[in-house]
Amino acid sequence: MSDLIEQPTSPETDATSPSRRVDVPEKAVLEGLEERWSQCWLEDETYAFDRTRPRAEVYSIDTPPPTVSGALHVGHVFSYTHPDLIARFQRMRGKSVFYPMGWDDNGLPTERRVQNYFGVRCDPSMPYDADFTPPEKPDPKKQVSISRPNFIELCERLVIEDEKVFETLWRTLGLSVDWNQHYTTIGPKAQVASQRAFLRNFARGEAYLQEAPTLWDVTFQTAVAQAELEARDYAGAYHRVSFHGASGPLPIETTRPELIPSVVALIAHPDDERYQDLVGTTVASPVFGVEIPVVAHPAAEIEKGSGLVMCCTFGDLTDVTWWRELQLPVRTVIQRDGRFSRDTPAWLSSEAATAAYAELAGKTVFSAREAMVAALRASGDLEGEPKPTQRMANFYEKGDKPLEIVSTRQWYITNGGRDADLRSEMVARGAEVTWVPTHMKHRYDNWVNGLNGDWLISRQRFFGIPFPVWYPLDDQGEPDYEHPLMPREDELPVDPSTDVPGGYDEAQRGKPRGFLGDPDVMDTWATSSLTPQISGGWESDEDLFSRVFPMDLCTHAHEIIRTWLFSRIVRAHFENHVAPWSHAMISGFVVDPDRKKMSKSKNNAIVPDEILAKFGADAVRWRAAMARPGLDSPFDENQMKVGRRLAMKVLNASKFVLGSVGATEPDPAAVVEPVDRAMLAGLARTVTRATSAFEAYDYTTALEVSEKFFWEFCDDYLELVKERAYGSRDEAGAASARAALAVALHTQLRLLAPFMPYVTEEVWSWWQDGSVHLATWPAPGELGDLDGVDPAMLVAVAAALAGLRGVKSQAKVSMRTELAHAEVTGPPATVALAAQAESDLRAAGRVTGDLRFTGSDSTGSDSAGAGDPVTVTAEVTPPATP
RNA sequence: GGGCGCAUAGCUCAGCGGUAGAGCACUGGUCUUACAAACCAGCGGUCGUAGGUUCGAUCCCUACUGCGCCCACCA
Repeated sequence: MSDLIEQPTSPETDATSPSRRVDVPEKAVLEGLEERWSQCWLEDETYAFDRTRPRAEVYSIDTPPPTVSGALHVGHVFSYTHPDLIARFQRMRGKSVFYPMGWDDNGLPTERRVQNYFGVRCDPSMPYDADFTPPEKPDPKKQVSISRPNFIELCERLVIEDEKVFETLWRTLGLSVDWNQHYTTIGPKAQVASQRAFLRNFARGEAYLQEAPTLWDVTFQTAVAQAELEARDYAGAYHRVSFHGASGPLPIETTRPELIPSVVALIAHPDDERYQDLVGTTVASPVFGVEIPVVAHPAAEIEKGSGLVMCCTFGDLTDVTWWRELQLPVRTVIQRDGRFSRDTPAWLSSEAATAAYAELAGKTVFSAREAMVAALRASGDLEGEPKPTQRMANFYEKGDKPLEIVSTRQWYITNGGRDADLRSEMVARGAEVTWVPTHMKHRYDNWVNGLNGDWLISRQRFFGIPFPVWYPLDDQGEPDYEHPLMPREDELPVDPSTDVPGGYDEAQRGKPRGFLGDPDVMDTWATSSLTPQISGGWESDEDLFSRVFPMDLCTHAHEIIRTWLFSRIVRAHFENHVAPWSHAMISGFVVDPDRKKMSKSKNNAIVPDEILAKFGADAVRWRAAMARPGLDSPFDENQMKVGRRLAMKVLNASKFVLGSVGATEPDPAAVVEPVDRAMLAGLARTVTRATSAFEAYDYTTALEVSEKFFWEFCDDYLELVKERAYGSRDEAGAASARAALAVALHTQLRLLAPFMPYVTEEVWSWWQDGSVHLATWPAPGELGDLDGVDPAMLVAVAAALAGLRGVKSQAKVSMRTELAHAEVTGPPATVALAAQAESDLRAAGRVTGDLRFTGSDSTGSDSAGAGDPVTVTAEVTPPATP
């Protein structure tokens, strides 16, 4: 790195020699910058983390590992740009930045993509086929069944391809990631960390296995967690159905008549006078004639329906509450595939019940409902016609059928959902984090306080990290779930489907008195909840871990506060007794022009490659930086153009300063002209503002103040001193202008570097050594001793210049037109400031005759605009007649 | 129903207890040798509504209206 960067005023600097190496191109263009510089940064390891630095000099970042099997849209591009802005600022401030990138290649999204891409489906009962090749033309309707190992091979093959595409995109966008620190959620590091953390959770009693009613997706045939729910509108109908009491029909209302065979109780509110006599008796269910107890519970709503409600196992979460609190039996009819059991349930033993159930057996929920309604009609137990209604139903966020509730055995991690003390601890951990913007903490608190159960982490899927667990089999070959077998930590990672627990051999797999491997995998959030530990070398590289953890920053969009952010706090709380980062910076969404969230299904998603190709990475990043944390931002191509224009301006202004003017020595000591010093004073103020904005994670303000200064620098200052810098006046004046231009450019390139890494690096390379991204962030003190220098002077001069231009603009003549005389009037103080730059004003305004400066205390009530600090009148020299 | 946020120029957004700002768009002009995908100039707002606090409110407080998001809501 050049000495100049750190010590611009150093006496060693050869400021007297104008013959510094400067290589300004003839024509400056944006095209090709991404390719050239991203390659250069890669080869030079510009963004490599220096792991020899102590924790205090490290800045570490946790960003979400993107789902590589999914499609990225411009919202992701914005959201991933935000941490990069901070990373670049911190790096220039001298921090060693730990900025890894992970790929989330684990789990259901990859399985789905593999199924569609190769036209296959996983059948765990099939044996491995070493010679399997996927069909040449995948037919989504005729997926080929393959074994689980074959399926996983295809998953692993495809994610490698997907990850290349993602990495290319991130490189093009200019993310200053250290690619040596990369990880994947299915990779070995993640497997060991996930299994190790799980074993420790289990050992401490934070992870447990339990058979319980769980939310179940019938399409994917897996349990899902509360955090993955999405409530959606779902069309249904109220059916008024009569049960039969001793004294006559008892109507209830239900939207799920097909569940009548699984009714375990009718519930009424204890205060509901209509039903007080019934409580404690039994009634007969319609069609099936099963005797059902009537029970009182306060969760029954008197006003709703008939006030009497049927409780099934399980129709909804309220049923689960009643079932648990009233200790009701389980009568399951819906199976894991979403169809009604083919066998007639034991409690439907009468001949009539058996016959009735035969009409439902094997059917989907939808068909069973039709059959049940027909049966109710026939028996006369349906009162009136079903009344259509729109209700909310819980869906798995990736699914398209409503969730059912089935009783299954699953692994859980405690998260406070069933323990008020733990819940308070989680809220307290959240309070350790500085939230940007602060109101996002409400989302976190809201979610934690609304938890209704522990965190279900097991999934009945294939491409995921297996649980490192086996179960001993008893004499009958039945698993003993109470005494799971666990590996030692030094044996990790293990795959219980191929590895054998200690003290057993492979021949005992599945045999009485042998063992059984846990068939489930961990949900991907159970792995990504450990990203700070995985990337930071937890338990595998303690030296690294001590330098990067807890991390300084996590960033992501607000929709995953309840999943990713919360789950990382849960894991770090248990394992590290600390919040995993000190700051959480939450992005808003990019929405379409109608303020609708972008999504592939709505067909309004903008593909990032297209806008990057069209406008360039710097322009896209500029637009991303204009979106403040937490605020949604509508996508508008016109705004990309503005970013591109700024990037072009940086190239052209730099070309002018370094090339045309030949100002290359950033020596503040050589800046002596008042207007030059006023410009630097304004720049010093800008540096101060940008720095404090960045320190507060307000990258948008940092950009705004820097950009505003830059445009004024170009439009006013540059125009003003152009002639003097060329040497039109005298050598002293020229030297001052050139030094000021060089200092200003040297400073502004660094201010803009986090936002526009490509153009700034390009210009930096014309005249400086090393990367601008490793240069020192500017400090006001670098700009020389500017005590008492008032930036307002340049403002006054610029106003006078604008006045001179205005005269010409109103006269509709060229800006080159000479002015025979001109007069600047206004408040005496302002006019006096402007007068200090008389010769620059004369040159820039092409005033050939008198240029007068007249202070006036009058309010200037005539044509002057109310806000104008000065008014300029002038006479345009008539063009010489040819 | 609970929580959070937003409401300022046609659009996107700053601002802030003291006579309203930027960019885009629009209008008019200029080939000015860094930049015509540029430059110059200009038009444009009773700061959502109603109260309150204050010498003074776009800004602080209260209520309301509208929009958005998160959560809850399956009889």
